[in-house]
Amino acid sequence: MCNNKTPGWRDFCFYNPLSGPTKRGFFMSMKAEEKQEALPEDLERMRHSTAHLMAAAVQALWPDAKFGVGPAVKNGFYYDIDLPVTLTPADLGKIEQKMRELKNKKLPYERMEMPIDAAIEEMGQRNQPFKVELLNLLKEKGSTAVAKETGDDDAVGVDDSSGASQVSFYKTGDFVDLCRGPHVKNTSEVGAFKLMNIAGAYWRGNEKNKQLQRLYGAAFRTKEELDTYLWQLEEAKKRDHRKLGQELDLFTFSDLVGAGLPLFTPRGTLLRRLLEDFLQSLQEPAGYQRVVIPHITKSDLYKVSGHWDKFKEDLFHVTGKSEEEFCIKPMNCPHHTQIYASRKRSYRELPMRLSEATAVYRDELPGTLQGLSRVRMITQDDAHVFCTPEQVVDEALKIYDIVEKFYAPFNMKLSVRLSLWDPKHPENYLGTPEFWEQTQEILRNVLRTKGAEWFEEEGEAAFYAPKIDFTARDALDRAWQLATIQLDYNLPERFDLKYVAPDGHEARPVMLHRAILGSFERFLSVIIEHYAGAFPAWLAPVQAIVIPIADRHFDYASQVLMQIQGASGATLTSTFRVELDEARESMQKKIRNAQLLKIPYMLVVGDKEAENATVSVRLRNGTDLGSMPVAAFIDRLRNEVKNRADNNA
RNA sequence: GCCGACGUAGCUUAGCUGGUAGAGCAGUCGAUUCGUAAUCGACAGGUCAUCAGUUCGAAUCUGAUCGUCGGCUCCA
Repeated sequence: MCNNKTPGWRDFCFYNPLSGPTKRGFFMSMKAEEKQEALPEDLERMRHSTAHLMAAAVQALWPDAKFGVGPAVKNGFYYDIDLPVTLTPADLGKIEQKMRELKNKKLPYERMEMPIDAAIEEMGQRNQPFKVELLNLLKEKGSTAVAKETGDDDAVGVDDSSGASQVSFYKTGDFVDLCRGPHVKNTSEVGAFKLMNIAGAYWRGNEKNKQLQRLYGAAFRTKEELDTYLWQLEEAKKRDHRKLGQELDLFTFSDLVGAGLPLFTPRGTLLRRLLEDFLQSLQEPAGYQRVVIPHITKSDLYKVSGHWDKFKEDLFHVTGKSEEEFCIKPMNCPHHTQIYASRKRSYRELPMRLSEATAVYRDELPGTLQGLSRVRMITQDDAHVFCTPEQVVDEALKIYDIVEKFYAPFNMKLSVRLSLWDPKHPENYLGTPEFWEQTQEILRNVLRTKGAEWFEEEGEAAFYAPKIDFTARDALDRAWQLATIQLDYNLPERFDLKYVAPDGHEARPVMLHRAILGSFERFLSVIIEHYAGAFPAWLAPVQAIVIPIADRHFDYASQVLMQIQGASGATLTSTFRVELDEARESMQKKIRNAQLLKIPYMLVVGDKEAENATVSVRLRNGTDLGSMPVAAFIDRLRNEVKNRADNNA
């Protein structure tokens, strides 16, 4: 459920034509994204050995099995296997049982080496076509890595740069596998494991190839670690925003409207407005001006921007009465350039900061849609800054400030990545090496000035310029890439944007693309799970509910309600969201209902409270704060909202 | 899009190898007036996702469509 399998939210504005051969939806992003952290060597070895153990078990149960690859991965391992039967979850139990049986035999992992031609012969005889393919690759290239021009020196068994002559095998019981190793000594050293699920996976990740059955397993050194991991999975499941979204009545989907097209209920909409309001309160003082653009455009716009040829299949197309070709916007930047281009601009107008919270639509593959994380409608908190080259650093710093201020109340740790180009593959990028060095240095300068701690990663840049990406860690320590600051020298060129410089000559502005919360849909999915639906008061759709104990308390209860509502401020943020539970139910039942809706404050009122003009305050975690004057409660709530306090778990 | 699992009332779900749908919660009505997570009873709610087909007969079998879920970049 939480995994690290999805690449980052690259090119939040642009399409990246270089998203790679497995591009599944051009807005590939929308899941927890975590760089694969290097595994400790011994853990990796143990997991890999567990993969072999599973393969041995599968071979024992289905002697016809043809094996692909079986590496150690985060949290465990997998093995891709071609089987004559389609496995069911019940089979996992059988395989697991067999694995335990083999494990208890303390079978050794025996290494042996042989010349590559003999190995090809051997694997051919064993009817292992995938292994033969790998061996042939090893023989020719000395590596099995998928990337064609891999500079992968790690590929073992390389005698010289062109190919391998000697390869190693590991034997466990009756199972013999081409493998560079290393492995544990024998199967008893394999730790705690559990087979998790079965998935389809293409041989060598290429959809033109045969699809194999991938068996995923979790594996850890100890049973305790495995249990912790399983607990985390459970916890993540409980927090699943799809489930909470329904339970808390935040959003819904309709078969009639279609997959990936969320409908936001009043409560969910309120949440979005509160987030937007907060963001607006940060960016307006920073000089951002709001704009509005149509949701459709002539395709000409994308023909000029350069997106049309590559991405027209991923757009929704619209036909009208005329011959003209329209489509629904999948991004906003080209539209925004046209506001800039509407008249001659002077350097005195710059920086011009155009912002908009607006929806874009992308025709994602149906199989990739998922809750609010992966949708066909994405509401971006988009903004484009048009500025002179000299202003870039300042503007980026301003954006950086907004990011920091925005994330502070959420208590999510941010990490900062400078996304660089890949100098080994200049053909994948626009611009000269000098351009890249300069622009990367500009962003480094931003980070240095900010005193930021950051890491750099090659190959993560947009194809047109480097960027700064922010990753936030949630309460379950999952990482999500949300905010981004991207340089862009390309689009101003494409649209021939200009400004008149102080010397009277025309010059080219630079564009910065930025997102603070990424998209409202995705950000909501993240904070729903981060808070497990128990939003802090400043975000809670209902902040407090008044619960009269008996009918005779209804009058006093509505007085309390009006008193609190009357204390509201004039803005959306300072308006108190309080309800009165008038149902003719027991007080206990009302408390339970409020509890299930994760309402931060329950204000119980009965005879005592009516007499003393107080409310009895219960928190959703069960804490009873006792009675306090209504005014005292209002102060408490007001402060909490004002400070965007993140307490009252 | 591809592989697999799945779709029964608003929600959670029972329904064995085909004989014509059962419950809890939510809802409505009535009784209860309650001190910190479910008061009691009655009623209502389903062309079993949709559309075709097989059959005397389909929630159950087959096919298509729509939708949901797990995966589809981890490289011996």
